[in-house]
Amino acid sequence: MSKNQLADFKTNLSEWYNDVVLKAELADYAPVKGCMVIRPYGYALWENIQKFMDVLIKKHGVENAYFPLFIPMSYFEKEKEHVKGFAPELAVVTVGGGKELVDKLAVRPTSEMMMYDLYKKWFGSWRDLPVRINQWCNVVRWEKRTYLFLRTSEFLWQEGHCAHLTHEESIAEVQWAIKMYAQTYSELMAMYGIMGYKSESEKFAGGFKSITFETLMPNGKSLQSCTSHDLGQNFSRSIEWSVQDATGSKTMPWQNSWGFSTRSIGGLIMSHGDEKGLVMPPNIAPTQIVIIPIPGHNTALSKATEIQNNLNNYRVKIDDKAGETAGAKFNKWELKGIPLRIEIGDRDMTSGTVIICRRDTSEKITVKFEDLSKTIDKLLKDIQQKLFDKHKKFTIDNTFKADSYDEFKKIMETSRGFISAFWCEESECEAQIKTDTKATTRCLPLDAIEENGKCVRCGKKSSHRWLFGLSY
RNA sequence: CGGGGAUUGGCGCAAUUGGCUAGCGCGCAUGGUUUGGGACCAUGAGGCUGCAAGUUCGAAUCUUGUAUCCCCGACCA
Repeated sequence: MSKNQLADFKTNLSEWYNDVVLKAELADYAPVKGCMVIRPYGYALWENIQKFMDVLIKKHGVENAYFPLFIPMSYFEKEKEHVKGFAPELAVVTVGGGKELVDKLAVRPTSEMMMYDLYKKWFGSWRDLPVRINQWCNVVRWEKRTYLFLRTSEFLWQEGHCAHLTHEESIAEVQWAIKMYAQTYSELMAMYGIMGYKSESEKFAGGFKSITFETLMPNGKSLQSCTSHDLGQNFSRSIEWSVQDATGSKTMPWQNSWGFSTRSIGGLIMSHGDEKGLVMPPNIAPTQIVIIPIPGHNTALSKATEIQNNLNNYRVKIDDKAGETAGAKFNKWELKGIPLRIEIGDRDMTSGTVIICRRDTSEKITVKFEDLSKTIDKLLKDIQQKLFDKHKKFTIDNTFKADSYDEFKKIMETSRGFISAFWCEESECEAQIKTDTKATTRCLPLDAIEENGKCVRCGKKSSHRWLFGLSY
């Protein structure tokens, strides 16, 4: 701990990941299996995601609400595919107030059944549609194997649940949601990813079609980073929710749901990190600038305070903690990934300059006092853009076309990454590919073009290239 | 949930043919000298060895159970 030693980023990503999450104080393990404590620095990331996304959600006309944590087990049983998908990972409350419960309560793994039951009660006319409700909450899924942020038994997310009179309107919203997520990833988190349809076997349990946003991690694994589901009329049919249309006859609403979780923070950490630790994109960084008055230089602190006051459009911290050398402070904040560091000492006081160091390139720049604000604005924007460009380039550089099964296998054995290959869309082929190579279908990209191709495994006629990869 | 490994001050580790007051480094506190890339000296605080039982004159060490973590699989945002 003294040197904040991290495992090697390049050769040992998963250990590096655990080290950096714990040492940068993003999160810690809880005494309960598979659960994590999100510490203030990690929670600040989530708050910034919430702030950014909540504006976009509300602008679309979605209102926030809150539904109960407990869902009667009987609710789940109404939608067969849904219960089949979630039953294995449900946490169930069987005792309440010291008494065995007659109706067991599931701790929500997602809120479709609970929310739609109320929709049915509240909305009976076509004039009530569309319904647009979102909630920020926690959910519990009893996962077999957990991983900080990426897969924990309890996690935080938002889940939007909308209903429309027509399938077209609902589909448009499913697309809106995934694009809104992509925007959050790129503009806030400087991450690039691929939007696309999930295969039948990978789609949301009980849904009609799912769209995912897949991001590529440095070890060539793909992270399902959020999803937007076209539920068709499956749920309204299951719970027998219909509204009266303009002619007085009954029609079942078309529904969709979409979710974005704290898993995204795990993706953020890996996508930009390096051997020194975290690298925070400025827009999401809880602290964008740290000012370090060189210890022992007496006038430095008051100048640091003055600089901080002049930079009140930014999230700025001064580190004047006693007893640490400048070098120790530098390393501490680099581990936490603060985008810009300002060093100020006696030398700068006489020259009228400060030194700015950027986290992403380690480049040091000398800047005059009067140019500081302008320069910082430019640098923060540049870092944000460069990080996004870098992640996009990495993703594209690690997306390979495979036109034969041998080629496919070879890629999986060596570089991994996304594999773009024709697939006949038969689940047998999908399963066999997984058995042979560990790769699963990640998605059919929204912008995939129709082609005359042959399935990479069975050779049957295939119209589109799907993306395959090793999933997180 | 199956296979493997682990758990000893905040962190990383040491201490078994069962034996003395459980050590060391880092961190932390206090004082001093330092201070532009992980400083140094001195003094000091901090442990019923994950938890629960058992064997024994005696358990960090042996036995059983249990919890949690890590790695590899099957399941997933």
